[in-house]
Amino acid sequence: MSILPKSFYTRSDVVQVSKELLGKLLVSRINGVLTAGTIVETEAYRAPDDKACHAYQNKRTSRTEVMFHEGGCAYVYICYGIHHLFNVVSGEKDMAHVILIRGIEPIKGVEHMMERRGLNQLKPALTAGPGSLSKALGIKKELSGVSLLDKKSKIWIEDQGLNIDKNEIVAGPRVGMSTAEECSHWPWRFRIKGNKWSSKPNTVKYDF
DNA sequence: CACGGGATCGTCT
DNA sequence: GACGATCCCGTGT
Repeated sequence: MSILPKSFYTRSDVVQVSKELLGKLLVSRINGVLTAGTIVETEAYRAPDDKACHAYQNKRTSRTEVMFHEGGCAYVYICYGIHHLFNVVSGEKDMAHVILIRGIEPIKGVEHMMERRGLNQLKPALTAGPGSLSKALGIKKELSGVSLLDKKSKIWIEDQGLNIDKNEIVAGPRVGMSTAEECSHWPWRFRIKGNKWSSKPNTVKYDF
């Protein structure tokens, strides 16, 4: 169990980093409570050319500034006023490349996750979807910008020696793109094939 | 199973 | 002042 080094994150190809995050262990220690899960679904976002990225055209605001940090920290923002969505910042400084974590397979502290989610039964809904898994791990917007490179941090990612083969990865279009632009069809959503903790593939929608 | 609406608020115009 | 990288629950089939 070794923590992922900065060099894992600072590579220029965010799509490649997204694929390699599959099978890694996402760990949180919030107020002494340790919870962790294997990453089974990711989505890449890449400024400046990706219209779906908050930092499209390298737009810097107080919210997006974290995305321009050097790879290896968290980007957390609130969606629909309720959900805290956890992203991994990648790329060199000033490259706004991020990876949204969309699904994990619960590994440690399952009881704590269930309590945070208000579930009394273990089921895929516990950690399926970016809002749900963030809640299960206790990740909130206040953690935006924190380092992932140190186990003294509240969040980090470990290599657990699990190698996901290329043909075990399913690529598809990203979700939630309301504006039907070309980039909404970029196959930048990655899942581990057949993993029950990963959501179902979404249908490609064409805008005619 | 598919669809639809409500919750709820930070962020940007 | 509008809206969103979501989720949950209700309704209908």
